[in-house]
Amino acid sequence: MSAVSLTPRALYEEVAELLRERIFNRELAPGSWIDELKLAGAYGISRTPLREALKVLATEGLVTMKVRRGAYVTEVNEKDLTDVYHLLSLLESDAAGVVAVNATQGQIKLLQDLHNQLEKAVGNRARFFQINEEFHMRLLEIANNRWRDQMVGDLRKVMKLNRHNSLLKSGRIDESLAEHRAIMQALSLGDAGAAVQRMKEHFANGLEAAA
Amino acid sequence: MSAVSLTPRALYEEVAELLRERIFNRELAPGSWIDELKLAGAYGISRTPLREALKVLATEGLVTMKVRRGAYVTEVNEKDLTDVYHLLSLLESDAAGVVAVNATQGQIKLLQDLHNQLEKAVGNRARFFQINEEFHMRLLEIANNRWRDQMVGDLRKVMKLNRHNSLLKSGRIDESLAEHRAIMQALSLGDAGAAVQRMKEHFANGLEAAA
DNA sequence: ATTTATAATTATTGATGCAAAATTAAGTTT
DNA sequence: AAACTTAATTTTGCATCAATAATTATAAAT
Repeated sequence: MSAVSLTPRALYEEVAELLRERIFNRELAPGSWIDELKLAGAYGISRTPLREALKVLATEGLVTMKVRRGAYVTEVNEKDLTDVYHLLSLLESDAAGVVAVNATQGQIKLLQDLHNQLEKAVGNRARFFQINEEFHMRLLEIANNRWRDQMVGDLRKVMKLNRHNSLLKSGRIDESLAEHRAIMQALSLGDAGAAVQRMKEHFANGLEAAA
Repeated sequence: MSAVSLTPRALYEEVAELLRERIFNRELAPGSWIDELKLAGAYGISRTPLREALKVLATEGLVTMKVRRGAYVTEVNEKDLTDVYHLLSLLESDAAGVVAVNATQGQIKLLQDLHNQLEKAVGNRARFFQINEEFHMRLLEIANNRWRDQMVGDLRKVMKLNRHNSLLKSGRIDESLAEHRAIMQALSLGDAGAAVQRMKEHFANGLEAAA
């Protein structure tokens, strides 16, 4: 691997991404103290960009800074998960409502295409998961509110702190698909109220499965 | 003033707060470049904690980092304001619904007391503004979702980037009071749907006045 | 005169160094 | 033996320093 990099983004961003991975992998366990010196050594960098990365993660909610005692991986309890999930449901269902009203024919078609792919991917769990993720992301994109995108992104990161990576339970593929079908129909009809409601149900069922 | 401080919080936090103030005061104008060297000199600190503060503000959305060009005060256009306001409405109206269902008698009484103070403060704009702020904050506190609190806090900061600091227009005191009265009634009755609806209306009217 | 290329200045980014504070360990006293 | 005090080590937090990238200014050539 070439050592020369054209620094597409700043080092602290790269490090933040690496740390996120390690946190999600539970290599850095919730509640555990983050050893700056050790990590900087391991990555072969100085503490400065590492500490900047930690502050970014702290604002995202992934780590918690304690004065004069450094950074700790955020511990999320059951209530935290419920709270975060509640907000995700609220934000994404609202997004569905916005899309139902504002989306162009082309955008609805794009979602419909994705949904069709989803229908075909029932057998393939990984693919189903991936397309499902893309559907939600695309929906947010069409809802066109960058502040919401940011918030949903952060909340989804926090959800990943949970051991049971629960945004889509494996046993629920069929149910999830049916829910998606209902959402898609509401979107096609431009029925905002129904879209919101179907999305809320989709999330409510997801949480139930996760808990 | 004694030079000795027991550093209740880290320097970068203090600096972040100072910068927020200057951004809200438009001393640091939207779109303008933030001169690290100058600011560090003015505050008599090094650039390290300043840069850490800037990264916190960046994650809050108040400043925008550009690679190899430093930090800029975020420019918010009309759409941004509408989008942020939409989310505030969504989050706070949902909070109202949660409170209507979950609040204890004591908590409802606390809100009622605050509302009564609001009724009496009609003549005093500053006081009305302050109590209004406290009412909204207290409502969130009772809704008891720290992730929402964080998000609402950040969104409100972004709203403050707007010249017309528009969370409560001065000409709308009477209307605002009437809306608050309706919210309070729904909360007292434990009617979640109504509480959500009244809060949404409250926000809808507020935005109309701001635009 | 305008454009391009090169040099110089300026600013961001990352590394290193140092001091204050906190935790741990050791020792002494009751 | 337990508890309090003191010393040593670890670690954070801030400052300074060095290097890389970008912008501006200057000069030369077409």
